[in-house]
Amino acid sequence: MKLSGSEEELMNHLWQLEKGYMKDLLDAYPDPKPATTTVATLLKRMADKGFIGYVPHGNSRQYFPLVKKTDYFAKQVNGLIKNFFNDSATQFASFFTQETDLSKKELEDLRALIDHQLKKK
Amino acid sequence: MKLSGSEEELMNHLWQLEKGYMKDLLDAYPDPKPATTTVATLLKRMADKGFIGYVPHGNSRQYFPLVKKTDYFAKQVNGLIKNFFNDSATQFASFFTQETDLSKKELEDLRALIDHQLKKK
DNA sequence: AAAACAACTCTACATTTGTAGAATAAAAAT
DNA sequence: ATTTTTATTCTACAAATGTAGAGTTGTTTT
Repeated sequence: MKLSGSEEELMNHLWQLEKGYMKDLLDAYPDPKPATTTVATLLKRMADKGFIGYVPHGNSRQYFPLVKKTDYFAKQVNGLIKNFFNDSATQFASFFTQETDLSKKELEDLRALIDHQLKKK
Repeated sequence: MKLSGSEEELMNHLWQLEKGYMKDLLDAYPDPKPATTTVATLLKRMADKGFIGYVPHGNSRQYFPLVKKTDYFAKQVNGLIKNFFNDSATQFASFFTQETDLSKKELEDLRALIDHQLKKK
């Protein structure tokens, strides 16, 4: 099961807030905000899909994510990698460093990170 | 305009082949292959969306991509980065190296790549 | 030439997505 | 207590997606 585009957008707000009521989520949208019913529909669909949960609280609910952003994200990236790079993360990384134009500093930071990772191996 | 999932799959085959007739594309699918009409529909939609072109050839057409895989892909990644990392490519890269578990060799290759990039700066 | 095949267009139809009004119910404001 | 606001559910509906049959026409095979 996966989130649709607009569901993903809402999910992002929820990850940001960590938890929140309808209103908080609605507030998180930039103008022009969607109708409350639209958000409500999305929340329902997302709950059905198992991406969010909630605690009843008074007459309403406090929603929270059931999947970690990192996990969700990792899946996305893996999908991309599978789709475009024959499942090779290296090919992907290579492409990434070449096509995204990172600044000198960014590249250095990235290298430091890699070195750090390498030390663990 | 963007490609849907199944269109993307077909597009991948076309990128792989560089160009091809219906049949070639159909052949590129793993079993169970879709119906020819399904592929035909997708090709039409993709042509309408401006992602592929074709040269009439006898009673059929030789299709070819109108967008480069790298360009298309870059857009995907940028979308992801925008969505999940506040538009920061570095944050993304950092996440990537930590979460995807690359082997020692892959990491080394990647570092070499980065060094190479750095030399150009 | 007749039959079989291939590629394409048209039509179709169920599902998913984006978006929101109408109705309901409970809570807050007056 | 009556009105207003808010959250939720139900219903709705157009557009996009996944998938493919039927029909047409040109091509290849027999």
